[in-house]
Amino acid sequence: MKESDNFFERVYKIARLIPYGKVTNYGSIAKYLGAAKSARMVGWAMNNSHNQTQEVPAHRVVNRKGLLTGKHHFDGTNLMQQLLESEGIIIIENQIQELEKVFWDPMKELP
DNA sequence: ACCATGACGTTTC
DNA sequence: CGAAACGCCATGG
Repeated sequence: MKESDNFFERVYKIARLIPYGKVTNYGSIAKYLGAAKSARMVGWAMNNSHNQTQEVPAHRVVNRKGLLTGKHHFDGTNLMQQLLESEGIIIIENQIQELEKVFWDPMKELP
């Protein structure tokens, strides 16, 4: 749509780079993109991710607390949780357990 | 052009 | 230690 999509594209790119069974938070992605204070925009990008032809594993992106805040934006109610649990991630009350264990930091893992 | 909202995060009381 | 307020950036009305 616009050149600004480049920013969103980065987010989608990172989101797709998230390994199986791992999750990350918006802040880390935003920081990796150089917009550490734009964590909200990352969420916005995810919202727009539906516009992308390629599917984005937005279910692997949660907030810093490991809370599935965006699950409400998914198709169903527990779809996001279902997907994550399917990858071996334990979630209780929309809260990811062993977050440190499944957490994936792009700045740390990616060059 | 201004006000309000949002899949967040950090700082302050 | 817990809750509340503020800050940031972009999009919508």
